[in-house]
Amino acid sequence: MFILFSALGVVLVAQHLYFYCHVDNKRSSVVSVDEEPWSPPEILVAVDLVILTLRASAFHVLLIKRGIEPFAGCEALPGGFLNNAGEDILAAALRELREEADLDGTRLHIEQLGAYGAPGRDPRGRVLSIAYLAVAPGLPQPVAGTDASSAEWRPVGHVLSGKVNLAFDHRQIVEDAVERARTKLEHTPLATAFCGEKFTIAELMRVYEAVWDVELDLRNFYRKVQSVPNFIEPVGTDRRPAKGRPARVFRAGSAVTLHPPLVRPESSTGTGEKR
Amino acid sequence: MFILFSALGVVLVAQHLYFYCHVDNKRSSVVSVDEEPWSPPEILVAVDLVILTLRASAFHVLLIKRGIEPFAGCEALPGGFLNNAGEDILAAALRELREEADLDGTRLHIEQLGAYGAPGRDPRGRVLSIAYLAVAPGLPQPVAGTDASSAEWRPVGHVLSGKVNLAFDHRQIVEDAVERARTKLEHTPLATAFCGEKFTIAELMRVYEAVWDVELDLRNFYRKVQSVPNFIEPVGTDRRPAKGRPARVFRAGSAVTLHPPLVRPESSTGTGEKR
DNA sequence: CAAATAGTGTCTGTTAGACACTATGGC
DNA sequence: GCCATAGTGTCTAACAGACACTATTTG
Repeated sequence: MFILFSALGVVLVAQHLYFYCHVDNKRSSVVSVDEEPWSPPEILVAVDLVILTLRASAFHVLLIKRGIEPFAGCEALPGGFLNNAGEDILAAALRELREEADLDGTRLHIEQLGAYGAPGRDPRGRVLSIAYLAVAPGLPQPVAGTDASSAEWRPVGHVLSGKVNLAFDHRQIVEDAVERARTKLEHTPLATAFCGEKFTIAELMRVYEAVWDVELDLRNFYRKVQSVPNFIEPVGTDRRPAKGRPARVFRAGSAVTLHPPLVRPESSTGTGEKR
Repeated sequence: MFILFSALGVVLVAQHLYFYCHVDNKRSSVVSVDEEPWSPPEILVAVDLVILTLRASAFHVLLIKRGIEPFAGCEALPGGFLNNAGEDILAAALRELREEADLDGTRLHIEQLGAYGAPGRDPRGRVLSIAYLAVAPGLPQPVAGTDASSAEWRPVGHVLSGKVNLAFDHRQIVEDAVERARTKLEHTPLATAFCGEKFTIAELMRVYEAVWDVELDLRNFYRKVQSVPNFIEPVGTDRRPAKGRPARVFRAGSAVTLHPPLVRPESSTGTGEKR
């Protein structure tokens, strides 16, 4: 009697929790959803890229003007669907990076930002988009694009101000990417990815200033940045086209995290309340 | 057992081969993919959950014993496929959280960790998995599981030591989740999610000690934690079952980021050198 | 009272930030 | 020489970490 009631209880609970197949599943007492003889939906998968860079010491993101519906006329992140069912998502991101921005992803910082999959985010149907964050050193041309591209660098501040019409949920994605970059600047050497292979400390500081949107004291930055083990290392000698005294040149060191971190000034995050 | 290990090895090898085959692709389209008259592949989408908690002041993760192939006998993260093409991925994560751990996601911290989509990560076919990180306060029972569940809390240190056989790429996912949690402890109030609604400062410190795997000085922790604006706020009065002097009770404050951050001691992150 | 946990005070060495000052280039 | 940028020295207030000491409970 007791056992009967128990079993009944289990079934009822299971049904309530959508384990409809539980009763049929006699194979084992171990249940997980993968085992159910029910066929899950197949969904379109895309990748989107948030490519960040510094141009003239200002923080920019690459956007593309859409020519067709949906969101024709809006700007959007570069991206596209997976090529085939066997293509790795990172590989797809690297492919798009080359196709739409003519950038070589193997020489860039690129990391996954996250998956955006709200139903209805794409009016054409269910599309799950994996967003990637790429950081490129400042480049001379607008975009050495492959196509007669409508790709353009846009100031991040302007894009986030809401004055730019972004397609899909791309504004949210850009926001998340910028916040990720701002945070990673604090305790990873991500800032070096905005510079070329070699850079001066002043250039590095301009990255922090642009991304965090703050002003820093170069003289204190000097010591701070050089006191973090393996953050940057001096590379040979000076010699730089400059107007003043030539600066020492550095390259990224071996550190993957910064100890101690470079903490960004309070103003930037804007979280705290009273004080 | 031997057979199991062999099969696993084959799968892993196959995974690598598959990956390399698809890294270099030959498509070189000019226009954005959305505009092409070509039909992108549809892919299975799953969610996986890394549920972290403290049990007896030790850091634990919830794992499930798999009863069937692939990876029968291995432990795995709770998770499952999307229910239908219209289900939001976060909703699916919350549903799995309830189904497999009987936890109410609306009262928990839950955030997306990322997408895991290497071709071959699931031997049954192409499956893209969106991993979520959930943090639960310590719970009395092993798991108030819904089914006659094989879900069990495992010490994180033991799981990451490599002695536990995890299915698919779940070991990587757990590693990423733990690193995410460790980092977020530094500059978000995530630690409070490991505690109940109300907690003492000593309890909060035990979260930091367990997750970071360090020892802290409670007396210094006191001042440190109370000096961060809006991190925690005193809630009414004392009264706690205790052996010594009753502690003051706090709850999470309004801060979403900690200024200044609680920087974890160097030892925890590793050397700071590249691997 | 002792044991146990909670919480404060205080000292010391290090650090962040401000900024005076020196260095090295082009003109 | 002047201007511009690079880089160092130094002072001060704040802070982290160590730890002696006080406080409040139970038994």
